[in-house]
Amino acid sequence: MKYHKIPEETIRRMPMYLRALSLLERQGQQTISSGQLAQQLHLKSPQIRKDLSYFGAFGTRGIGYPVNETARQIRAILRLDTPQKAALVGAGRLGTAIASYPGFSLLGLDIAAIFDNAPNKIGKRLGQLIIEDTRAVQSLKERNIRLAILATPSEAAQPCAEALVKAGVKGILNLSPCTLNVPRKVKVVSIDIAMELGILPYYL
Amino acid sequence: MKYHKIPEETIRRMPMYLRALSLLERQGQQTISSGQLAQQLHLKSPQIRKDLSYFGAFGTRGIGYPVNETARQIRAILRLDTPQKAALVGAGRLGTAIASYPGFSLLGLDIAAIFDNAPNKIGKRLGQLIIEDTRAVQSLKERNIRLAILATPSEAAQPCAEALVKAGVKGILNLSPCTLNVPRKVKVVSIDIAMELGILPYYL
DNA sequence: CAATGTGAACAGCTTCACAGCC
DNA sequence: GGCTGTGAAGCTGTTCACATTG
Repeated sequence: MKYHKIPEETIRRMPMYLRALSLLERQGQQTISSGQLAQQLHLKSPQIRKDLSYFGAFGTRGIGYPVNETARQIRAILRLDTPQKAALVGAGRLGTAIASYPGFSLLGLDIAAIFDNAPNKIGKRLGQLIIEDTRAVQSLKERNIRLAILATPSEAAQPCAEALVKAGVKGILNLSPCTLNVPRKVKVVSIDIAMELGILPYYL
Repeated sequence: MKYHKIPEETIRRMPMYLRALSLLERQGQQTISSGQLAQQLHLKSPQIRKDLSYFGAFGTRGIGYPVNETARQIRAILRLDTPQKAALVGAGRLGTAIASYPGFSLLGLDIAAIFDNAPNKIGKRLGQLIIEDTRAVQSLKERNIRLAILATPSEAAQPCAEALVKAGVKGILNLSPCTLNVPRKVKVVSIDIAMELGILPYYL
């Protein structure tokens, strides 16, 4: 395909494709067609073909897409080919749940540090990790951790976000129900579970 | 405004507006302009005006939107004016975190039942509620609960979704990393935390 | 023949610009 | 003057149709 700006929505779907392909890889499936993949993911097949074609021609006409190779390509595109380390801020109930969430490794993501500011939590173990004092987030710079998950109460979210940005964090997944003010160069993705539930009654 | 189909994206933003307005309501602020609200939410002001105008003319030119009345209207639009009950399926770490999540009440949402299939959890208390056997989801029909949050391991998600649909549930918030097959009339919103984190490295 | 890759048509959403009103 | 409400313009993303290839 000639020059094309890649739609943000396409990027948002890439991890979906990667997850599906990673699972197929495990099951040993060699190839998959856009039609089969579309059925699994509840998408339309031309969408998948177009999305993938933005990054090159991975498929074989008459056959489909090679599972391994396509997964490898997507990992490279998303920069998930070398495992990405992320810090988790907040070791409350939500943080604890996330720390034990099994879905990260399939995407090459790795929670590599946990912070909290409650004295009774600092120093305690959570899974493989020791909970650190939130004031130690500055160390993320030298530890080369550029991603963070914010799972603090909302009052703490903005100050924590600022500390993370100061520590060189470039991407934040914000799970608290508030909007964060950060420099434009920092990418923020926010999820508010209550808000997502709040749209459902409209459709009843 | 003349006839217009309401964009799905507009609906997705309404709970955001409602949350912001509910907070302003608490603080006792009487009115707010689209510009101020836009700044708070990191949106553009014409977007907010257009979104609200799909549902009628709530604002006063030269003044802005009346906080109380606009919040009331949005609650009615989203059917959040009478508190909406939701069931939570899965009382693992994620389910437990959600059960104690403070953001629901602000939107008029209420977790009214919790289910799990682990015998050592059934009968235990979680917050105000007693954990029930997953097989009892069928009772949701007579209890008039039409919304559910799925926080089970992914293997259990599809069977649980089917049980929920059979029990008359019309909207599901799916937090497990898999796609659900449900009848078209049932609205599903899926959140996969790992996938959201997975898009961030691309933007580093 | 089965499936990809893609320009072109289409649909949906956002932004603009400004008339209208307090 | 300040701010809403809204048609129209512009933009972004999706779907289609089909030429193309193994």
